[in-house]
Amino acid sequence: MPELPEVERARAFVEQHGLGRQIVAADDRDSFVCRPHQPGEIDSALRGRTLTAALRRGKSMWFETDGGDGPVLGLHLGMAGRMVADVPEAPNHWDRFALSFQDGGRLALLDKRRLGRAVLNPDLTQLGPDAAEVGRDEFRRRVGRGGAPLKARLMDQSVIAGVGNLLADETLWQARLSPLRPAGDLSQDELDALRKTLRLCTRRAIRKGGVHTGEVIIGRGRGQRCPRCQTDMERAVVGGRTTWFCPVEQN
DNA sequence: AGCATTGTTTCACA
DNA sequence: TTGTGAAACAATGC
Repeated sequence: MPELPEVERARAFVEQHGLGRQIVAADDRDSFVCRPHQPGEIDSALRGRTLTAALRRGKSMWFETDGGDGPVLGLHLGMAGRMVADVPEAPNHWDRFALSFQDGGRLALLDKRRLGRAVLNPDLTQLGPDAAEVGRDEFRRRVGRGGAPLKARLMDQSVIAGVGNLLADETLWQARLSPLRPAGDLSQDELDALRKTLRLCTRRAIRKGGVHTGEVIIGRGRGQRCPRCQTDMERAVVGGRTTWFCPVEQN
């Protein structure tokens, strides 16, 4: 599920449930989730530290310790991760990473798919500006170029950070733009309108609980019709992901 | 059984 | 060198 809106909610969750608590141990035994760290490496770096800030850009979160003096913990929810606090350890080894606090509580990354990630001092330099915060001129420059399909460009995390498959479909449908259009062909006005729509869709999804609450995302799949004009939605593969769009309205 | 999956990284190719 | 797209990654659900 996790795209920018889910990750923002997860960040706020950690901010509320993690900040100010002292870490006594980190469970970093899953060497795939914690790669390239060795088991015990994250644990020894975080023991005794206190979480002091919860930050996010796109789909990446990171947490400062000891007021910025300690190591930074980076978390990524991957394809199916979510954060839980102060509940017993999940069965089936679905806790892929966890912090235990001095007060006896704990904060865990639950992830059935195991594509989430925990890492020390994450490298964020390859990440574009946050999709909900990027300014007009930078959006024009970054998104409005190249021959790749518009949807692929939007989902490229080095261009702008935070847009995934569902948020892309919802935004392009709301903006009435074809996911197949070469990104570089868009006019300045189209780019400006797209940026505003993206910001709107993103903030609405944060407020309503996630990208699955999108108007065209509800009922996504075979047999769906365009909620506005009732045309059968069309399926395509764009940027390697299944894409649904209205062939009449999205040009 | 087989296929699809909300994410990222790597690799092949133009 | 740069840009683009497909496959691989792990595991589950339909």
